[in-house]
Order: sequence, then structure tokens, then C-alpha cells
Amino acid sequence: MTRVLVVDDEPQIVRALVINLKARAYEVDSAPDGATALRLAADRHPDVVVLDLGLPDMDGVDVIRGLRGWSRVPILVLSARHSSDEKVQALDAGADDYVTKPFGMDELLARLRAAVRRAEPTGGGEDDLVETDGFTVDLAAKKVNRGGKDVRLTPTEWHLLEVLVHNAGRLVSQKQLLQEVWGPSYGTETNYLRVYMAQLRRKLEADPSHPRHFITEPGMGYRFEK
Amino acid sequence: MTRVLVVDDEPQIVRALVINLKARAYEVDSAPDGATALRLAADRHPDVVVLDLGLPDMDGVDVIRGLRGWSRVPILVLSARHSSDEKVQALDAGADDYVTKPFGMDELLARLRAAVRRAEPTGGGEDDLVETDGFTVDLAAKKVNRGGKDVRLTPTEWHLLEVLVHNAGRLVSQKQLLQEVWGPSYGTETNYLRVYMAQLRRKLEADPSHPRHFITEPGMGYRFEK
DNA sequence: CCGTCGCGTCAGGGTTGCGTCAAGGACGGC
DNA sequence: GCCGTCCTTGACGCAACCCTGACGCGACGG
Repeated sequence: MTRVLVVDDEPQIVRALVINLKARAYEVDSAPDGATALRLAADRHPDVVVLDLGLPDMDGVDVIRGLRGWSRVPILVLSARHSSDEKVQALDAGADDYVTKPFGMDELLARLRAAVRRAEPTGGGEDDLVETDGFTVDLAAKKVNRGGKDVRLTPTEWHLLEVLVHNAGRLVSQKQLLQEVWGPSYGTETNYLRVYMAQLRRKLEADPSHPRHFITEPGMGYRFEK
Repeated sequence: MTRVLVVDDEPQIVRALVINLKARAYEVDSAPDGATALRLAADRHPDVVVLDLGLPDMDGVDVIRGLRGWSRVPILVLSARHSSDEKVQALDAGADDYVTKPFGMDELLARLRAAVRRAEPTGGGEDDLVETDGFTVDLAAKKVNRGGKDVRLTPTEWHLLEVLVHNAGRLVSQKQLLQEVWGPSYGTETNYLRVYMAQLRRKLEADPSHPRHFITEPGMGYRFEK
């Protein structure tokens, strides 16, 4: 199910959006200000964010920057400001779309669908697989196959694997891993990484004590190698 | 360079777009109708398409479908129709954004940037390699390859190498190296440099006692030469 | 010729970081 | 209310890394 985070300080707008979204089988969280929005985004990892720029506690553009610091979630900006300058600023800060109030609900929902569709790596029949000699990762189906059998991963394990595979061959810093998997307020809890890397290796490596695909770069981060 | 395909049957709009895009270092193709657009898209593989819905030969939505049949290139729709229904149709057919005429050039360009940015795979920059006759440095992946095998570097070694490669060909003073690698409170501990330069040379130079890439400038600093 | 200075090399020791295991606690399903 | 799964947290051993001091060498100048 697609999860949406609605950020707006006007209750009637939030209510209208929530009703319409839930009627279309979206899962919805809502936040009345920027601070709550950033916290919820970190906690719940929405698939798309609908963000009003006129918030009581902080500038909407700063919310965009705050999100973009660690996440690539699609952001659909909602604003009463029609000025071209406002739009350019928001879009260049990392927003994906900009809708001016008053807006048509049909249009907004269509733009939302477009944003979500775009973010899904493969919309059609094709899966994009990442294969190693020991196992195969299907990013689209969210499945891992090893020796003909599917491997069960917990949500956190999968999320970690996703980030690593997405950056295959590249070093991913501990901070980046922590922020992408656990949220932007994390960055030093390297023990989490140690525990979960061990889990992944136990489930996926042929010889977990001598990993060949999940490489540790001491003091820097981890690297996934095919 | 980013390649844009502009599809519109009104010459003055095409001209305005082409001028503005070329001034911003985009590479631009243009098509006056849907058939030409589909052909050009297939031939030239643009990074983004700007598409007017009101074309002489076919419905704009069909052009979107034609593109989406084989490509995930971002499509930015341009249209004189303000009706919500038109927008929903275009977006659901696979368009990424919808701008109504008359449009502000600044806004359009911002939306274009957003569309292109989104389409970029991950961090943005692919791998930028620095090659010498003896080894290759991949700054993005944080990898060094020598003779087909990856060389393991410690964090401090990496940091030092990074600063030197970044200033390839230039002399870097000891003070600058110390401050960039060890922090601003360092500046006189040249023995650190001696030790770590030796490590780098031992791991990367063909003949560590006669370095050809990591050059010492006595009393001043060090220099990295390809 | 000798002293000084800067650089390269080496080896030891303190410290940090990593892997592992296990226990406690939150959450959801039955 | 019970049970299983998953996430968090702490403790411990071990390996790797970073710092440090000592020594030798060559260049330079007195």
C-alpha cells in the first residue's frame, strides 16, 4: 500500500485530502507543521509527501531541504503563492511538483499518481535483478533468492540491503546508511549496522565469517560487491 | 550534456524554448508534430521531452503512450487546455508534469530541472576516475585499483589521497594537508605526513623508494602527479 | 669536516572499531 | 492474554588502525 504524508496547517484541507486519499486505498499520515513533518517522514518512511509551503513553524523550502538531506521521496508542493519565484525556489530545493491553491482534487490525485509511479523503479512486467554467484536480489518484487529458495528478510534487513545494492560497487558511509535506513536523526549508532550487517551476511553469504559481497571498510562504511 | 526534445507546432513557442534552452547549455531537438516527435525520440534518445498536447497530426496523449511503450524518459506536457480532465488524462497516460499556457519561462525551466534531476540514477555523478600508468582512483566509489586488484586503504590514507588527487598537479602545503585530513588544530605535525605518505607510496607506487606520482617538495609540501 | 635540518623507515603500544552473542522490550497476531 | 517476531542495547574478545619515538640518510652551510 502506498503511504502518503500530508503536511498542512489548515485542518479542513488536511481533512479533505485524508478523506480522498483513504477512499483510494492510500495509507495516510498527517502533520500540521514542519518539525512534525520531518519527524514523521523519518519514522514512517512515506512513499510520497504532500507539502504546504505556508507552515507556522518554519519555511516550507527548509522542510524540503531537510527531507532531501537524506531521502529521495517524491515531494508534491501545495501553495497559495502563485509567484514564479516561489515555484522556482521550491522546485530547485528538491520538490518534484508544485500545485497552487485552490487546486482540483482530481488533478492533485493525478499528479500524486504520477509522482508515485515515477518513483517505482519498474512499473511494468520487467524486474530488475541484481545477481551474484551466491544469490539474486529482485528490487522490484522485494525478494531475495538463494539456491532456488526465497530468503526471508525483516523490513530493516531489506531496507539496508536495498540501499547497499542500489549503490553496488560504491562505498556507502555508515552515516548515510544509518540515515537512509533509520532516519535523519541517526548517524552514530554504528552498532545497529554491525548487528544488521551480520544478519545479512548470515542469511546471504556462503561463508558469513569471510564475506565476499558485503565488504567492511573499517572506519568508513560498507560496500556491496557483485 | 542534457538533451531536450521540444514538440510543438507553433514556431514562435519552439523558437523561444530553443533559445532559452540553448542559452543554458542544453542540447535541443525539435519536432512540429507527433510522428516526427516519436521518430526523433527513438533516434536521439533525449533526456527529457517537452510536449505540446495540441498537435496537428495526432492526439498528444497518444504521443505520450507511444513514448511510454518503450521509454521512461521524463515528459513535461505543455497545453493551452486548463480543464482538469485533460490534465488527469495526460498524467495518467504517463506524463510527468503538466504546465498550462501561457507559462513563465523560469517556472518551466525549474520544472525541467526537477524532471531531469529525478531521472538521474542515484547520487548524480557517475564515477569520476583518475588514472595513472600504475593505478586508478575512483573518487565516487572510494576505490583504488592497481593491476586489476582493489587496494585496501585505511580512512586516513584515503583522506590524504583524496586531498592530493583533488589537487592533481598542484603543490599542496604540509599545513593544508594536515588541516584537511587531521583537522584545523593541526599544522606542524609533519611526522604524520611522512608516515602516511610512505604508506600510500608502498601501496600504490611501483617503486616506493623512487616515487613517480607522490612527489615530495622539501620544506613545502607534496604533489600528486598523474 | 662537522653540525643541523628535513625526510624516509621501522616497530611497538594504546586506542578505536568491528563481529558476535544474548537478553530485554515493543508490537502485532491468534 | 499468550506467543512469536523484530528491534534495540549492552558486554566481550580480537584485529586493525593511529600515534609516537628512535634511527639513518642525504643536503646544505658554517
